[in-house]
Amino acid sequence: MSRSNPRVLSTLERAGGFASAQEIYRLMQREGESIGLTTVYRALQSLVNDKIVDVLRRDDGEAIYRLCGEAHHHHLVCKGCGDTVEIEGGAIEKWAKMMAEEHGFRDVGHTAEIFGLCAKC
Amino acid sequence: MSRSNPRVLSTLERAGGFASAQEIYRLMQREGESIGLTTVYRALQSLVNDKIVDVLRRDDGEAIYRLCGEAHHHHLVCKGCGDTVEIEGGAIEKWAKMMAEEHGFRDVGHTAEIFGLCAKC
DNA sequence: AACGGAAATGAAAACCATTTTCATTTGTGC
DNA sequence: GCACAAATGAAAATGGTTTTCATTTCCGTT
Ligand SMILES: [Mn+2]
Ligand SMILES: [Mn+2]
Ligand SMILES: [Zn+2]
Ligand SMILES: [Zn+2]
Repeated sequence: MSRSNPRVLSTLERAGGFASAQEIYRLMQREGESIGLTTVYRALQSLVNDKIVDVLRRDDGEAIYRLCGEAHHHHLVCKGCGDTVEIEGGAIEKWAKMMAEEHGFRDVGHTAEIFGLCAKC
Repeated sequence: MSRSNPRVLSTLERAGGFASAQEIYRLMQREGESIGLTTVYRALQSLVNDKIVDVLRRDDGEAIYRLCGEAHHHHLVCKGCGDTVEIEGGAIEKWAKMMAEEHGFRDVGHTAEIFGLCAKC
């Protein structure tokens, strides 16, 4: 199940920030790399599975991918330009743990993202 | 520009909570209402425009709509059986507001979900 | 009531990201 | 080299959403 194609990962690194599968594919083509769109999708899925990249959705529904730092973190994303800030989520961690406990849930994880307009937009 | 079809709005109300355009369309059909899918989409777009309805995206990319009036809340979802608990998110609201302020973002919304195993699973 | 232009409607086609299929290629252990 | 599994990618399918465009419904004016 390890389809994390290193060329796709390297391209995503080089892109810096978020990029969609289509964008990564076009980038690789423009740079003369031979790869199929299907493989790009599969590599990204695998990277998400392995928690090496984060995936979220643009407003238009297209999935965008980004390398995830080591530490657990959350995102503040600009709806205008796509700029992203990694933010600390201590409050969320506590909230999630408390809510889970309160309702008898165990083995919990969480997702939390903030969307808005950055100062430039 | 006022295409907020009242029958679509009423169906969304009746659905309670989130519903996709397709779901609303199917619901109306099942109840014998004559309407086109295109009209459902246009009505929802218009309602979002008028800020009567919120729109967000499911993980699979499908857009889901919800009346703005309903109280804002979050979900605690069981990965085993799918059971969902609606939970209060005051801590999240504060966190989101604080993070946005800190980074000069405005007009912010957020998503937050907790996933785990419920007591039964 | 009759006319006329504007808005609304919806069926069908277009669009487009993503997934699936499947034949082919590549890699790996023996 | 051989056999078998995994990876690849072109092409087709999928499915939500948007566009097109012909038709119908509204509405204000005569
Ligand atoms: Mn995180
Ligand atoms: Mn909230
Ligand atoms: Zn911005
Ligand atoms: Zn459960």
